[in-house]
Amino acid sequence: MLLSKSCVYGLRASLFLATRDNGEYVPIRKMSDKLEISFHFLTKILQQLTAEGIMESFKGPNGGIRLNRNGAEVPLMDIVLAIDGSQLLTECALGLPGCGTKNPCPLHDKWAETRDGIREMLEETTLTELAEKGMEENLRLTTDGGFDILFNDHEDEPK
Amino acid sequence: MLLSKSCVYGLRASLFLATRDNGEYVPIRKMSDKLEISFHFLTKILQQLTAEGIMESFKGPNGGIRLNRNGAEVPLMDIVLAIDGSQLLTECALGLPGCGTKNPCPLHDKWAETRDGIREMLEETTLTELAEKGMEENLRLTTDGGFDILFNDHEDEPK
DNA sequence: ATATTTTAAGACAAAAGAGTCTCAATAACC
DNA sequence: GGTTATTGAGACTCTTTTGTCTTAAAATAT
Repeated sequence: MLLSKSCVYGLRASLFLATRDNGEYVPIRKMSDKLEISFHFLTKILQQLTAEGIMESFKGPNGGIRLNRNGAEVPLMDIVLAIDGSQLLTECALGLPGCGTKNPCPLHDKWAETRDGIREMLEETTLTELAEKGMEENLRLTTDGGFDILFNDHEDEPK
Repeated sequence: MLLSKSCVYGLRASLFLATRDNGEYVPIRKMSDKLEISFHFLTKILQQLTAEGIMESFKGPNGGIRLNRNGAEVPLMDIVLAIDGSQLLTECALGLPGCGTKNPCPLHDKWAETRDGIREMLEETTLTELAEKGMEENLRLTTDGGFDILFNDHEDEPK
């Protein structure tokens, strides 16, 4: 598995927030409902992201989470590093400690090249880019539906 | 983590066998000693690889494990598929089931491209290729040493 | 002040991955 | 046959990841 489940959930939630990036806080409960992720688990993940300064949180009524980006683009890499750390991009493919150009394993060169492909993708892809693409083409962020289902806010208030 | 620890150990052991590919069986105990991998754990991993027909085993004195390749090159992909399965190369980066060209997530296209880089590397790199490179340049397959330490067979027989 | 809505923090449980141990089966050698 | 060297198979333990639950803290509204 390339990314941990926590990281994948973190990415999905980040994309969700990027589609609603209007300064309002989104409650975690709403995100966990829409994205079908355990509320408490998502809470812990988002705590990591707010600790890293990628998001901002606010307690109480009308509170929740929002992106904290001051207009700057957020590359996927930021989320991955905050949750999974740099392991994926630094570690030897054969698990040998201290493997590098100086003292490489037989796979080092090829893996370094492949890894650069991953790094590039994560660095050059941004949340807004994907969020816009997702909204334009009505792609999905959940098991079932398109981006549109993320927006009908009142389905869960039957009264 | 890209590959599981089992898979990484499997790759290291496969490379070790590729350096000694003269038809003789290598005891697992020797491999686990040289590669600094738990004997029983390595045994289980090698059992998977022999079950897949990638290796052959033989019990009793002078028994052990050897590559079963009939002269054919073994791409790293074979080992990875046998141990970790195809997950890495088929799964959605955002963990959405059934994500594909028909019903993609916003990241699908970019991830598919990146993933092809990984696939290509694993398919085009072979055990013999890496084993030869390792022997020529005395690279390492262990924490400490170069390929050369894999060959002095008598250090562990002090009498 | 009290009740309500929300995040924060941490204990706890379940599942998966990693690693250990024991015993059985097979083959060789004496 | 009996002993030894080896793989095979399965139970078992330990650790990490994933997921749940409970309580506290903060902010708002009445």
